[in-house]
Amino acid sequence: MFFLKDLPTPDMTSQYARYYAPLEPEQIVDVLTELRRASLLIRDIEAYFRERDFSLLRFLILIIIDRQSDRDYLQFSEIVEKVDVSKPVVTRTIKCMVETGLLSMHGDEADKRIKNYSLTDAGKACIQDLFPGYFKLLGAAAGKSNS
Amino acid sequence: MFFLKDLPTPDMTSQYARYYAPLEPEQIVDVLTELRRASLLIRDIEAYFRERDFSLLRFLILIIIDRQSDRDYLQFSEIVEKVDVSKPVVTRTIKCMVETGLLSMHGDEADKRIKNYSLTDAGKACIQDLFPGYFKLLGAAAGKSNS
DNA sequence: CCTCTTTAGTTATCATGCTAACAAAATAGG
DNA sequence: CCTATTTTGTTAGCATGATAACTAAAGAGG
Repeated sequence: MFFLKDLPTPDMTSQYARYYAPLEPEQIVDVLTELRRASLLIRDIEAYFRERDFSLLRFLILIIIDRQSDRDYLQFSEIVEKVDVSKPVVTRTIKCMVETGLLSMHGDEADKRIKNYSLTDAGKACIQDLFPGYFKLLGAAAGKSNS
Repeated sequence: MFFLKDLPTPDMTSQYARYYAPLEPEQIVDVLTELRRASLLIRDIEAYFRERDFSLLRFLILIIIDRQSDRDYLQFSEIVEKVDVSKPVVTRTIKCMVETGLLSMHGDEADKRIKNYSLTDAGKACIQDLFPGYFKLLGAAAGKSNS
């Protein structure tokens, strides 16, 4: 998805290069090649999590809370900013993660709008379970880029 | 989306590198950096088409039919293979494109299962309209990668 | 021919992304 | 204080991706 199997061909660039003069055709081919590689890897990663009834976004949310060095929780808006996905998607995803026992919510006494989320033990275990396979996919991609 | 705003940090690699020994931490950082760059560009591209009530997939379908050098049509299954998206998504997308007059369908007398699709004049015009902005986004990304 | 398998494409259902519009709490400023 | 604005997070609705299961036509083998 996202990019054509055989897109970066010379005819494409020569045919369409006139549309935006400042660009070298080779640069466009490079960008398209990178997009293609990345979209395949993203698809593999998403398939990896989907096969385990999980999702990349849920995994990333676990990771960023775990990585926070000074606290064991993050505020909703901090999560949104770090994962860089729209707020409604984060609302929905976090709701599911609380329901399945991966996150716990605790409010703020001073500001009743704020919601903070921490990892549960199950959430920490989930990272441990999923990390090796995830890392392996990244590593396989790194290997290919060197060839 | 897809990758964290600040993911490729040293602590992440040192903390998790043990999960998959053969990998150099720098390689993982490179892959994550590439994923991040690509996912931002994909998001920009999708936003570009969405703002114009279109989609990347519809655009790619137009392009691959247009690029076919020996014929002015493609069979459904050829489109599926080239765009590398699941068949049901292509069915739905092409249906919409026929309804909005961008593609025309013509069957095959010998094999009644087969459906071939060609660009209409509106479909060709659509490519002309959308290509410059698309190319510009690719070019902006190419520029950034060099810096 | 007549069944069985394969191929081509569709339908149904769900997950995850988005924007727009909203509700509730906090803050600002007269 | 009391209204107006800002901030925090949610709800509603839609677009686009996936898989599983299906229909219909073609081909294969007795």
